[in-house]
Amino acid sequence: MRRDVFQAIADPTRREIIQMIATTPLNVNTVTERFDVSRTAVYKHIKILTECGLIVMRQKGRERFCEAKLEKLQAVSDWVEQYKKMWNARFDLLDNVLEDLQTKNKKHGNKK
Amino acid sequence: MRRDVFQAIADPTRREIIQMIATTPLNVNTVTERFDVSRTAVYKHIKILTECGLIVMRQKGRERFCEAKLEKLQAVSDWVEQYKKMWNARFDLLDNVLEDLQTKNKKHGNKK
DNA sequence: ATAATATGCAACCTTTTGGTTGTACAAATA
DNA sequence: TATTTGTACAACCAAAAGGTTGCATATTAT
Repeated sequence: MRRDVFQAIADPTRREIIQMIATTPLNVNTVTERFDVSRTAVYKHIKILTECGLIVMRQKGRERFCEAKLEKLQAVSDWVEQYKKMWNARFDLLDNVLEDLQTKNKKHGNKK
Repeated sequence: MRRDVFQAIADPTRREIIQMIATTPLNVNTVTERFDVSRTAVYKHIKILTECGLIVMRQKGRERFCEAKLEKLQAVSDWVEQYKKMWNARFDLLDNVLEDLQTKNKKHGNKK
């Protein structure tokens, strides 16, 4: 199934899994231990993350390690950055207006 | 209902709504026109976006305008940025390794 | 006053999501 | 060899998500 990375990171459990394996790969059981749901439930989350490329599985004996492919978050980063620019631009604009008002106030005060 | 912004942006229709009103507020019907689902369906999406603060509604006569509060995406930005740093750091590391290899190769070539 | 417009919302339906238990099997260990 | 360990996956379930139609209501236009 082709999965959407936005949908994949919508679930808090899946974001927690990403956090766990962000620096170092872990096998399925180790990931599971952190949560109070069944291994199958966690496995399903891992599967969803795999389907959108955020995780790759690597077999090692009878264990399978989950490795994070953080660069797959690029789409999310790009999406949110375009809007960050917009809301920052608005804050800057507001700053300028406030500064202007302050300057005018000073002038008015001096005239008095 | 308290809503999660990650879950709110998971749906492509909702991301499209955000895009539509990012620069200028629009009333509910105008937003609806863009989609081929019912007004009620779009309204539900708007409601979800409102519940997590990404949209505020402003009454104007019989119309209601949806205004985007883009700064509510800060949580998403912060979350993704921490990982962006990590994957960029890894790419930088890879670059260094490759550069090193190239330098060594040159030296080897010179010796030949 | 009547008709048209813009919206909110209840009631209902289908699909998806997130969870469970139980079974199967390969790899490691006693 | 027998047992334990690590994992995959089928089958099932309740709740949530995303959609619909239909009706109520307030505002605007004729």
